[in-house]
Amino acid sequence: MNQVRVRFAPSPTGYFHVGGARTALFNWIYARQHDGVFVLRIEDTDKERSNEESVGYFLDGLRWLGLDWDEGPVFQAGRSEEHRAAAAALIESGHAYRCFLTPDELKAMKEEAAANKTEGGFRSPHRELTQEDSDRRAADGEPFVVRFRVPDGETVEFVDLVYGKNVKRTGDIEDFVMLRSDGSPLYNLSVVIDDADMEISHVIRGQDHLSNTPKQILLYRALGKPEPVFGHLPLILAPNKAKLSKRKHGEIVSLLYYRDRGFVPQAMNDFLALLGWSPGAEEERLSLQDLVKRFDISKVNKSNAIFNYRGGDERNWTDPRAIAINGDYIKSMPLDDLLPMVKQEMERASLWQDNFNGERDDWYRNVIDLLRERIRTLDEFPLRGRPYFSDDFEMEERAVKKNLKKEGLAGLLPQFADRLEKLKVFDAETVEAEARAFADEREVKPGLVINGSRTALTGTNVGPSMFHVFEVLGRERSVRRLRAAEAIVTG
RNA sequence: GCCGCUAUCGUCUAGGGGUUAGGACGCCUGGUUCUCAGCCAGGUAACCGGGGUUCGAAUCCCCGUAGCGGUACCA
Repeated sequence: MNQVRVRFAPSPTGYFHVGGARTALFNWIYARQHDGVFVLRIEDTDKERSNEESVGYFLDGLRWLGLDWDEGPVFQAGRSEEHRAAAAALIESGHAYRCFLTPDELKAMKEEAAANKTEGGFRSPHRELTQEDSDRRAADGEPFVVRFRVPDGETVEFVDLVYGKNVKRTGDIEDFVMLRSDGSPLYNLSVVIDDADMEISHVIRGQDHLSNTPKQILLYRALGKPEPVFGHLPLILAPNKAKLSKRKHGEIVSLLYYRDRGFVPQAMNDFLALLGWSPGAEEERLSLQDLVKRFDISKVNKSNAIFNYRGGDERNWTDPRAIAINGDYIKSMPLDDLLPMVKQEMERASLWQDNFNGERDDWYRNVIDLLRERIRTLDEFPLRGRPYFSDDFEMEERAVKKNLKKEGLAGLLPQFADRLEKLKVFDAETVEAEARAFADEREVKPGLVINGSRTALTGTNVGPSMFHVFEVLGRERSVRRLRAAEAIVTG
């Protein structure tokens, strides 16, 4: 049994697209499922558009997701000599030919073909040039491209891992260009040469390449190289079924944006895997290890998936399902796994203090554990957690209006503070008993005191159970904030 | 134009010749509690259209339509 070798081969012309991330993920899973090798190849043949910064995005993104590669990165541009040599060999063996058609001539021919509703793939008249003529014109310096000589009357068959059996008549395949007139190789040639040289056994890539596959198979045959197995993945589209692009759809198509917006890497992997594939009616929260166990490429859906985001919705700034999955992870993952991710966010917000890892460790873990219940992205920790970590936090207007500017609240909060100061122990249970007793005595609803306290202590009207907030904040700060709030109540 | 791929709730999907067509997300309602953006319960909503085969079609076949891809000296 030959070794499974798969590759992820992005072209570094911009950001790391979420669709690309999914392709990488499925390749990685396939490699790990088969004890294979995952190769990273950078397809930077288009020098105009490729740039180094972009390469960094891909490396960062793969590392973030935990998709480690076994070989590479191999840069394709460094291999153009091999590609040219292969083209020359194909001319030599008669599998390719020089085409001297000028762009204008070519255009005219194609227009004519379209006008006559001509069936079948394009054939250049120069396909029939004698070797001598061809050599002479080339020697004379006449510009030419190198086209593949597609055999007539044959059929190309392959069984796609996702789409199943495909049959294509060679008559419908055009004599595609392999080398530009400046001698540089084109995609269909370079992928095949590189995949063949790297002994890629399974080519798993986007469905947009499905129609290229018969051409590439023809190339493998002409080269006398073994054909790999192909698997094409459905595309991820925008809600209007258009291609997802950063220009049109913004940051949400960029993988790294999710890292920056507080995604847990595994939530991202999970979401991506579930876009076009399903483990059946079973558990849908899957670790990378689970995915390796359960994923089945033949069960991938054949139709394109829509990335369901709507602009202008702050709560659902990307596909709501992705956010929901992320929230699930934050709520349920082991606290020790979560903590390092939260630390980064805290540092970013300048809220991190070293004693959170030292004498205040227990306290800090407690707060994070308390907060995580209703948090969906990591960046919410410093945001919602601010009143716990700093005295400098915002009093939300809505909350003030709802909970502090209340009839009958005047004077209550400071008095409640006095009572809290006298408590022997200061934990959730004791504070709750005290609060209820206090409300009872003053003949007000407990909610008045409790909700007033919530806003006094945290500036908001939402959050964890209030008595746990008291406990976590501690007596001193609680009391101080209760008293400080009186100015707002009566103001 | 030509060649090809695809089609189940708003979205991701399960299923598949006879089912109340299932789940998740979203949304709505109710409950819980001191709040909700949490938790619990319920609701909402789908087999692209037309023919054919069949006792019976969402499922199989054909045609159509739509979307996507290829038809580039892009990848």
